[in-house]
Amino acid sequence: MKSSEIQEIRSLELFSEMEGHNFDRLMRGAYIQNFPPQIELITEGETSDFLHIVVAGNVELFAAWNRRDTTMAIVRPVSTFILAATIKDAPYLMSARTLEKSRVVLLRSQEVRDIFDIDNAFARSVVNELAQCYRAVVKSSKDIKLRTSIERLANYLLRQNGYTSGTGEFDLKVEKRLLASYLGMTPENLSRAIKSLQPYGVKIDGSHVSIQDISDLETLAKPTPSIDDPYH
Amino acid sequence: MKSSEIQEIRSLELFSEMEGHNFDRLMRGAYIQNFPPQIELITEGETSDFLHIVVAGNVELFAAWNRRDTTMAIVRPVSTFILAATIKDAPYLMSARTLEKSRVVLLRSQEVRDIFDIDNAFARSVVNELAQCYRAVVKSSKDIKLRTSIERLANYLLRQNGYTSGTGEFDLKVEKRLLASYLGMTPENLSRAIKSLQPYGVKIDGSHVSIQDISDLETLAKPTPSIDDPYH
DNA sequence: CGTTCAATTGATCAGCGTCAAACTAGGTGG
DNA sequence: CCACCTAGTTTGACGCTGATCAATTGAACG
Repeated sequence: MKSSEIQEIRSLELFSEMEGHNFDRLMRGAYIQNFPPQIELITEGETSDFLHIVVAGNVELFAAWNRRDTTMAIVRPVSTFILAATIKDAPYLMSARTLEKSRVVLLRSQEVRDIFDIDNAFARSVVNELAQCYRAVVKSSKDIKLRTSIERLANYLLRQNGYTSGTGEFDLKVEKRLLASYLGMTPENLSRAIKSLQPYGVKIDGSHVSIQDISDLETLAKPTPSIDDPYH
Repeated sequence: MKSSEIQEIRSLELFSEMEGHNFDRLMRGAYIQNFPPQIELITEGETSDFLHIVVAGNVELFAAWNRRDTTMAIVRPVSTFILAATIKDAPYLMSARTLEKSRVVLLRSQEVRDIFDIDNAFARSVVNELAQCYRAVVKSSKDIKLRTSIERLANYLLRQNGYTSGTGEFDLKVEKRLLASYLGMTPENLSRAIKSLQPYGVKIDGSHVSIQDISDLETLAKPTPSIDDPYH
């Protein structure tokens, strides 16, 4: 593993507060692997032997039931996933697959739990991270239960705009069919939803988004911190 | 507070492992209050001054946006709610109101955080509880994204049956309109969904449910641990 | 330059929400 | 004890949202 990568991991909130020797111990036992796109890293229902950290590329978390499936989240560098399953030593609730060529660090779940038991700062960080994850899922759940698909799209665009330039010009970082699934609709419907945002000054050409008048779109989207602000 | 209630709280996973004097300290600073039905205990967006524990009655967690609202969860004795907001010292993501006459213990959030910092066993319990909550919301999210309303109802009935007698005979513990909102549909639609389960041997009379043939309903519902098993 | 897969478009349909009205049950007061 | 009120529930009619199916266009890549 490159030392720059180790530094990146260390700088994650989850690992930045723990004792140095515990962090070193975690890293010594770590595996790192490069995966091509479309590789299933973990599978729903299996036991969680490793805590995963995406350091390059990106990973889709998805869930399946009865021949249907849906995108639950998209994980970008540098962040961990399936922390809850690792901590509880419980089966994965979601599957994960690489979307692009990706570089993933694997930490033995058992070792994460061991260090969690002896390093209080790490335990506190885990709690914070978990609380963060919990709140993210609650927001996502509210998004789905309270909004129509067009409203979800509008708010998604506004959020992405906030994360990036803030100028109303940015690129979608995922395929539209994936975005559709994430937003809880079909690709066909996403196409139509995009069209129906045209009167609000939204233009999407390929993966490039331009929002003419942010406040105009906001009157439709009605974003609220308790759904749309990740730091709220 | 009755000592039997203190014992009940102490026996919660969240509090059972912590040091005795820390638990006592938490309890000394605790408030306990009886509320009539339909009282809003906490409001979305406000800061979380107290960790709540329902010791009698029950409490609805709900969220609102743009004149719509939806039931997120129903909390029964004895359990805590809004732990994540307390830990992160962040605004509530959900509101809470009593459904029945209820008895609620309030622990100062600041004190919970203080003790969390000094009591490792408590910290571990908090992590476990949070991981549990996280996984519960993920399951609920999968339920909503992957299933139709009839499938959600069928699986809900099977879960309730499992929690109670297991014989196929039990009572709904909430009003149907509330259940409808929890399951992500309208009361009218729940009525129709119930009817459409008749061919599968489900009869609901008032609040009494009888399932003639569990396995028959299961062929429709297709329950899976990774959505329907709370301990999975 | 053809292959492949995503994205779009149109037509159709099912699921579910909305609205309005009728029906119930539990509680209150005469 | 009964009439009445209120609120939840059910039913029917209707319409909208969004899914499905099929066909076409578009773009990336060997």
